[in-house]
Amino acid sequence: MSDVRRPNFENNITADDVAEAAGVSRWTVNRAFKKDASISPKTRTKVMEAASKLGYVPDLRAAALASDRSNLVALLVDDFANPHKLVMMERLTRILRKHGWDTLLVNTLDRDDAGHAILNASQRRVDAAILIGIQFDDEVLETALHARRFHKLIIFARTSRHPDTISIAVDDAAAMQEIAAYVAEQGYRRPLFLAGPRTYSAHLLRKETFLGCWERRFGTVPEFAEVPAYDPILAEQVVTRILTDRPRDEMPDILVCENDALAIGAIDVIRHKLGLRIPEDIAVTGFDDVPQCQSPNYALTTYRQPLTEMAEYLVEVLESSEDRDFDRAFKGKLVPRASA
Amino acid sequence: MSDVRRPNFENNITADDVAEAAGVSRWTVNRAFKKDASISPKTRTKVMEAASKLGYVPDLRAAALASDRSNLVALLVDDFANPHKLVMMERLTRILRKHGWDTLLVNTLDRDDAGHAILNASQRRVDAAILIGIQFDDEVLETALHARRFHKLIIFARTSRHPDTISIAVDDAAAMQEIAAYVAEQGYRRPLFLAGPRTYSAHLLRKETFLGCWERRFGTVPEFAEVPAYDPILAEQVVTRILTDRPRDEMPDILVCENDALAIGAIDVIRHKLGLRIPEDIAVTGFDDVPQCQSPNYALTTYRQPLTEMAEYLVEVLESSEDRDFDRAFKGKLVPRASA
DNA sequence: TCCCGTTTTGCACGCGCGTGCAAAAAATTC
DNA sequence: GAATTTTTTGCACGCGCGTGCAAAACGGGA
Repeated sequence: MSDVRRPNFENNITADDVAEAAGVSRWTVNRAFKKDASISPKTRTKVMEAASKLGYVPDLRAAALASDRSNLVALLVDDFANPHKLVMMERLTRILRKHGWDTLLVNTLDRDDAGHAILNASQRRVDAAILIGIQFDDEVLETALHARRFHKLIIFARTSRHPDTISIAVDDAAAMQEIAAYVAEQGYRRPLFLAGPRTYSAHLLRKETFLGCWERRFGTVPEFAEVPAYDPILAEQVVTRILTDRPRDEMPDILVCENDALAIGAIDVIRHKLGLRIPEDIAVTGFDDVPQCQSPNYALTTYRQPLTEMAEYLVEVLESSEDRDFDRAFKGKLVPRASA
Repeated sequence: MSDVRRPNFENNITADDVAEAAGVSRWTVNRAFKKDASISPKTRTKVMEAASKLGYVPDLRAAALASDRSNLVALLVDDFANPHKLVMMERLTRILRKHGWDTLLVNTLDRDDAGHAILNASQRRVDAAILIGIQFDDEVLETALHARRFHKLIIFARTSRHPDTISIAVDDAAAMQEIAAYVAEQGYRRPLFLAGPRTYSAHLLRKETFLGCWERRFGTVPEFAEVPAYDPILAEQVVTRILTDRPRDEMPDILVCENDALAIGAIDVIRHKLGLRIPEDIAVTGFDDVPQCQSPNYALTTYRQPLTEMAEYLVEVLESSEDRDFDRAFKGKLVPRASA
C-alpha cells in the first residue's frame, strides 16, 4: 500500500517530490532555493516551476537542524507599557525580515516565568537573543547568560558593560549633554530629573550625565526622582506625589525625563492634576521621540535614536562570524518642540 | 580520532550524552523531559540530574521536525501605530507562553513584503497563524490561505466570516449597541462616527451597527468619516479636515470612534487645534480601553474586550484537534469615563 | 573530434528527536 | 514461588535538509 508512507500531517510535499517531478536529484532542488548556489539557470527555473506547481516550500526547521543556523532571533521584552517598544518592535522585525531573519517574541514581563521563557527560546536554538530596553534586565541577563545557549546576546538601545554582551545603543552621555546644554540655553534653572528604574548590568547613563553636566555648569546638583518602570501611569503617580502642594517658588521650571514614557505621564499630571501650563509654568523634555510626541497635545522636545541605522548594524553583527568587540554607540538627534 | 564527531557548533550536548551519563537509553532521557510520559520517578530524577549537570536542554527544532508539531504560532501584525497592539501582544505572548506556546512576530506592515513574511512563517511550519487587527487583511488573508500551510488561521479581536478562518473576537454588534444606547441616554443628539479602514474579509461591525441603531432610534443616519489606518496621527488629520471652520450649529456633539487609537487623535485635535472642551463642546468615545484611556488627559469612555479570556480560548482552539467551528464572540464591558 | 578546464549535479552521512511496538523489569495475585 | 498483569525501558525507522566531495556534463580551442 502506497498510502502507508504518509505519517505526517496532510501529505507534505518535500524536496524529493519536487525532484521527481523535475527529473533532478533532491539536492538540486534545494540548491535551486538557495541564493548563489552553483546551479544552472535552466535547471533552476525547471525546478522552481515544478516546486510552485506542487506548492513546495523548503522546511526551515530541517534546514536549521542540519546546518545549526536558524536565522531566528529571540526578542526579549518586558516593558510593554512603554510606547517606544512598539516602535522598536516594528523597526526591528521589519529590518530583520528584510535580511532573512525571523523574530521570536519573548515576553519576560512575568519575572517568575522569565527564566522559562528564555529557556524555551534557547530550546529553539535561536542564533541570538536581543534584549530591548529590559526593565528587570539584571536577572534576565544572568539567566540568559547562564543558559549559555545564545551564540550572541545583544542589548539593544541600552548600554551594557557586561563583557559577554553586545551593546548597540545611542550614545547616552553625548545625548544627555546635548539636552542639558539645550535646557540651560533656554534659560531653565531649576530642573528636576525624572529617572526610570535602576538596573545594574545594563544602563541608561542619562541621569548621571545630566546631573553631572548641570553641576559642572552651575555648581548645584539638580533634584531627581525615580519611577519604578517606564510606564506613564507610574510616572503620573510619582510626579503627583512629589509636586502636589509644593510651594510655587520651590517648583522646578523643567522636568527632564529619562524617556518619553515618563515625560508623557508627567505632562498629563502637570496639566490636568496640577493645573499648570506647559511650557510656561513647567517645561518637559523626553527621550526616544515616540509617535505621540508629535501630537499637539504633547509637542514634546525629545531626542531621536537612529533606530533604522542601529537595526541595520544589528543585522551586520548577527551575520558576522568574527569574534571582535561589537559594542557600538550611535549619535542621535535632538528634536525641539513646544514643550521646552 | 574521536574529535571528528563534532561537526556542530561548540560541542552540543545531546540526549545521547545524557543517556550515557545516566546509564539509560536516549529514549528514556527524552521521556524524562516529557510531561506524563511513562517513566518511573526514580529514573526521571536520575536523568534530570545528569541533564542539569551537563547542561542539556531538549532541542525543539528536532522535536518539531520529528513530530510535525512545533508549538509555535505566527503573530501577524501590520498596525504598529495602534497602541492597543502593544497590549494585545503582551497578553497573547504571556498566555501562550504559559501554555507552552512560542510566538513568531511577523511584521506585515510592508505590503510588498507581507507575502514573503507569511511565506517565511510557513516555512517554519508554525502550527497556526494569528492575525491581530490587521489593517490590510484582505490581501494578507488571501496570501496566507493560499499558502495552505497553516493548520489554523485565526483572526483575533476582529470578526471574519471567511469559512477557512477562525474568528475570536468581541461581539462588536452587541458592544456598539451598548455604546449607542449610552450615547443616546447621555443626551447626545448629533453624533459623528469616526471609522477606521474598510476591509472586506474581516470586519469590525461597529460602524454599521452604530448607524443602524441610531437610525432605528431617531430616524436619522448620523454623519461619519473614515480614517485610512488606526493611527492617531491620521485621525488628527481627518478630524481636522472635517471639523475646522465648521459653523458652531453644525458641529457634532459627540465623536463615536471605532477604537481608542482614533479617539485619542480626535481628542488631541478637538482640544488643541479646534480649541474646544471635552466633553462640554464635543464628547468622545473609543473602543479597546488602552492604558492611555486612564490618563486624566483623555479619561476616555470606551469599551474593554476580555482579552485574557479571549487568549485563553485561543489556546484551547490551538490545542484542540477537533474540526468544528471555533468562531466565538465574547462580551466586553463599557467603561464610562469623563470624555462622554 | 579530442582534450582539458570549468561548471553543474549526485550522493553518503549526519543533525536530534518522536512514534509505535516489543522486550524487560517490576508489581500483583493466588 | 510461579503465573499473570502492569509498568518501564529499548529500539528501528523516519522527519527534511546541509555539507563536502566526487562524478558527470559542458564548453572552447586545436
